[in-house]
Amino acid sequence: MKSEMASVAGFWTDDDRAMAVAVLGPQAFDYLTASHVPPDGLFTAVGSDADLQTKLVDLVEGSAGWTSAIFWQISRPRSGGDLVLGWGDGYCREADDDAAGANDDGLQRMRKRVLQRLHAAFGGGATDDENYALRLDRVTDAEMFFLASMYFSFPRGDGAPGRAFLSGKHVWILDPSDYCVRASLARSAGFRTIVLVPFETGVLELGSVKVIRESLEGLQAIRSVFTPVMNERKDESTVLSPHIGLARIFGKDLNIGRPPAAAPAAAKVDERPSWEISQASNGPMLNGGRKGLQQAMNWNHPQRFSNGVVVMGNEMDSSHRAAGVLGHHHSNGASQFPAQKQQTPQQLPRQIDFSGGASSRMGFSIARMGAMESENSDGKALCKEERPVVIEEQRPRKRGRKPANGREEPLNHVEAERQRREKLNQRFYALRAVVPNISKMDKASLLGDAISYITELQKKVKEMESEREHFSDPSMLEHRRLVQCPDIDVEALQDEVVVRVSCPLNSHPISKVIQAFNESQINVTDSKILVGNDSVLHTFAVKSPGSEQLTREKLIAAISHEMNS
Amino acid sequence: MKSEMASVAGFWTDDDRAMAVAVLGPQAFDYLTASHVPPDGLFTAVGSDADLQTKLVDLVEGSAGWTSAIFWQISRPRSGGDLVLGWGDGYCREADDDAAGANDDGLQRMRKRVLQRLHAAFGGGATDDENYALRLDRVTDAEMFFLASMYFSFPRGDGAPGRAFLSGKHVWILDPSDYCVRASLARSAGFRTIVLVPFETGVLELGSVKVIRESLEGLQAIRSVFTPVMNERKDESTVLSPHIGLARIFGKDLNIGRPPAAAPAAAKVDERPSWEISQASNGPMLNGGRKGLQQAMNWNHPQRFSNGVVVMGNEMDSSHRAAGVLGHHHSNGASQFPAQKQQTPQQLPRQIDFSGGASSRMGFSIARMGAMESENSDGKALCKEERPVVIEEQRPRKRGRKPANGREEPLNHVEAERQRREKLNQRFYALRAVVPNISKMDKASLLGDAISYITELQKKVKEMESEREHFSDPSMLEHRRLVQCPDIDVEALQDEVVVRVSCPLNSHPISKVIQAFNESQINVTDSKILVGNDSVLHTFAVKSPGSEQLTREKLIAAISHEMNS
DNA sequence: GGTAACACGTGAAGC
DNA sequence: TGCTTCACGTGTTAC
Repeated sequence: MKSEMASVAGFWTDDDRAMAVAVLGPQAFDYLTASHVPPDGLFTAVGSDADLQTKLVDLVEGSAGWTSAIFWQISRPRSGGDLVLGWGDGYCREADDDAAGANDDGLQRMRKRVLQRLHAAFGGGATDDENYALRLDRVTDAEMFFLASMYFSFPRGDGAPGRAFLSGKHVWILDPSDYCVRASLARSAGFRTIVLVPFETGVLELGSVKVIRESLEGLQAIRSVFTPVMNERKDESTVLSPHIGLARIFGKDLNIGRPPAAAPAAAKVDERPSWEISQASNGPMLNGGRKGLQQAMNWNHPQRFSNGVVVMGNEMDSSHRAAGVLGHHHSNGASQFPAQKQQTPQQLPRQIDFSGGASSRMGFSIARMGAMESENSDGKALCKEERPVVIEEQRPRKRGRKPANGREEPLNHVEAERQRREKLNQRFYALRAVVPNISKMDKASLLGDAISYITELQKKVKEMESEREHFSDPSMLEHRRLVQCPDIDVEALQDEVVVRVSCPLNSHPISKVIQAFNESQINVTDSKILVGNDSVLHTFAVKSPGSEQLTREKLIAAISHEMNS
Repeated sequence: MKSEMASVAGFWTDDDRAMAVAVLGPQAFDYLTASHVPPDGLFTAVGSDADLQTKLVDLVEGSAGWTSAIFWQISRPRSGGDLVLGWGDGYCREADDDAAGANDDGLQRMRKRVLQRLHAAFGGGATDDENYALRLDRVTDAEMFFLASMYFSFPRGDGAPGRAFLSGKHVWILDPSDYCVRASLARSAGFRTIVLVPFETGVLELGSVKVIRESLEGLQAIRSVFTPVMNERKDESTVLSPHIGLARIFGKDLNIGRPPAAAPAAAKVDERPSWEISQASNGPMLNGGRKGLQQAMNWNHPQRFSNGVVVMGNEMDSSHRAAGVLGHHHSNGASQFPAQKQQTPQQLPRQIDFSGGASSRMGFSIARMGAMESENSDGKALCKEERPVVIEEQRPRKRGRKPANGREEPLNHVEAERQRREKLNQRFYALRAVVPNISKMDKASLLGDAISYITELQKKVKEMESEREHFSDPSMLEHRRLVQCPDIDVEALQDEVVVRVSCPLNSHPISKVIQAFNESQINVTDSKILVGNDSVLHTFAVKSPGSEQLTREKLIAAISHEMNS
């Protein structure tokens, strides 16, 4: 499965190739250009999480010290073939201004060039106006890792994410130098910790420039922030299973072949209050299919911001979800916002939630992109069903990106309370994710279900533990056998006593051997039993009845065949 | 163990006896007068739950339709002897006014008389002024069951509660006609459903005049309301394990012999805000020991009422917990309330939380007792450590007894919200109770811990399940044995082949028999093995070497001895 | 004194 | 429609 464009002779000029190898590392470059990546980067995500982006932001902007979060989503190449772990969504913390390499013009040019070529190679064509890399004033080390990662994907079991997913076990890497094909990128990014946590629908990859020691708490924190699946009814406006969520997406590729079962869910979207507006895709770095996928990943809560702007995930009437209806309408979202230079970081978290692979990147890059968004609208009209205009909302944002550094005052105590509630809700989502058979969606029921589930599990564990005692205790094993073999008969003759012990054949050590004899129609001409100090020796003299010679090999074959049956 | 007073000839006049038999049923009367009940009704509770009464109220006043709830508490008769399940606490819903029998004067008189005699028989003496039965205008069917139940107790495994406790399994009875010694009472009460749910410290008995079908949800609802053990830091002021909680009790008998370890917990009580006042015991129906016990059961949240009165569970400095310091002070609680005739039911829930066996009864009877409380104070002084005076509190009560019938307006929506919060908190307490290793006491941490605990349990169960597959699969069992017995040697002679199978003795069915031979110094003179279709027969001819005759019996004894070792 | 946690009343929204 | 659930802002308390 070679990437057509990427591998076309001459697509990478020698200069480009050299730069790419330098920036990405030889391994990564080979990986991207040689194989493993679908021809055109087209995916159809298999399952999705409704507000993944939110969670990634929460993780990275939290106190744990992560620099970037990438969710590798189970996806299916549109060209068919096996499932792969492809770019799902991601978020990268804005780096310090004095980050290494940020001001090295040569390096910056190289990075941009490589990102541009990657963009072109993986379906973006040569139109640079869609390439975010060019609009960035700089690409820091971590951002390079992050942006380049978007072009990777990993077949089953391949690469670190694939392995983590296959094993189902998390991987905590404190030395990313031999981490994956992206090891070189990770090294350049200065990553000292990389963690891979498998989930049902993909693998979460966290990177940090700090050394973060593995801990149960840390892992749990990751899981608890991340596992939530369901949205809250009101605040997040929609309650959709992750698999249905995909159908709601604004983008031509995702609705193709989707069953109509998703329609009710999509229709539900229209019930949302009018202040929630649609947000279209913007300047996709990747082409349609990929873009649509990532849009799926970027379905967010309605966000309220202190600047009075509300953006909301895309919505469309179910009757218009047909393939192509909205396809190629790459507008616009960004154009809805008057250019807002000098936004504080706090003001521009995910407010402009671009779809497309670069959307996640916006999480950290938008701050430095300033007014560029307005240039980015391709001018195509929105689907008329959507309400493209911004509705003003006076309330302060529900929860924006934290100031990261500059604490501004006591956070009003209102904000703190908001965050507390949000945290609590996150935990509730997480709890919902780990508790099966949730009767009702309200919190009290959830807690009740969780409690009963816990007691149930405790009971089960207790039972099994006591059960295991029986099995693992050798004397119990012995006992089991004796129970199965209770038939001991004692008969007294003159001065002798005869003891007969009858055991079920299937629980007797020689059963397989006897079965082998029977299967091979072998007669036992003599059998002896010798009891030693700590072993019992059964000796059988056997003979085949027919003319055929019974050889040692044949018998061994027969016995081993029995043994394995 | 005969009840002295109850069985003293002449204590029950013929009339009394006939009435009691009629009201209680012959079985119950016999049970009470003959045995099973400690001489003087003195118990020392073994373990207790801090706000049991609250939970019982929640259960009965909830939507599930229960009529009464009784907690049978593990207790120890003061006279010594085995633990019994004795009356711990209870709550009974107020019956409809037109309840059957409520207006039957003859029946009412009989019931009151019987309750009075029971009261007298079980330690209350003949002073009627302490007998609640006389102060009730009527005793409904369910109330009779409820009040009479207070005089029962069940030794280990005895009666329906005892059996439920012993088995550890809940019992859901839809036909209470042959339920227990109280079957007749239950029938009279019109109970159509009785459920017994065992807990660590006793058995919860729920009765309903409705048919309530068994369901996992219902059961879980019961458990989740009830299991909570920990109190919230602020609102309930104390964080105590149920076993320590007992030490905080106001009553002479309970502190006897309690380890000093409980002292710090008790000391913590004093940290409560000053608006929480003490509430003394009132008009105990039963004598000291029993009263103290039930007081333990009646430790409640601070209650705020719309009449501006706050009552709180008893508190005392740990240095005053010595036996007898507060004993026999049967005041007063009720006297703190100016007579409030015409209180709405909503206004007088458990606000006067009498200790003593009748305290629980107050839950439903106080509404009809009107101004009687003031008559009820015995005038004895409160312990000086307590703050007997009412602190005015303008806020409406936190949560009182629901109106049961007379809905007054939309419940202000404030009350509903209060209840919702309360329920949620109950669940949180319940969760705290089932999750071990709680890192911090705050809700978010609790949820996080619960989540990690669940995932941990899930992992464990998963592991064990796969492990069990190995064990339980018979072929695996076989395999295990073969693995232990892999030593198969095949040797070809002329036209014969010899197979030698060596097995470790301890995994061989005959090992115990062989060991028996060895232990008894018996020689095996001959041994044969016969393989049948599905069994293996070992035959040993054995002989003892010495002069002593080997008999069949001796050998059997030896073998069975080996088998059991 | 600032931070974190909580309970409370309230308006709103879904049944 | 009433009942329930929720999020929010606020006051308060504990550390």
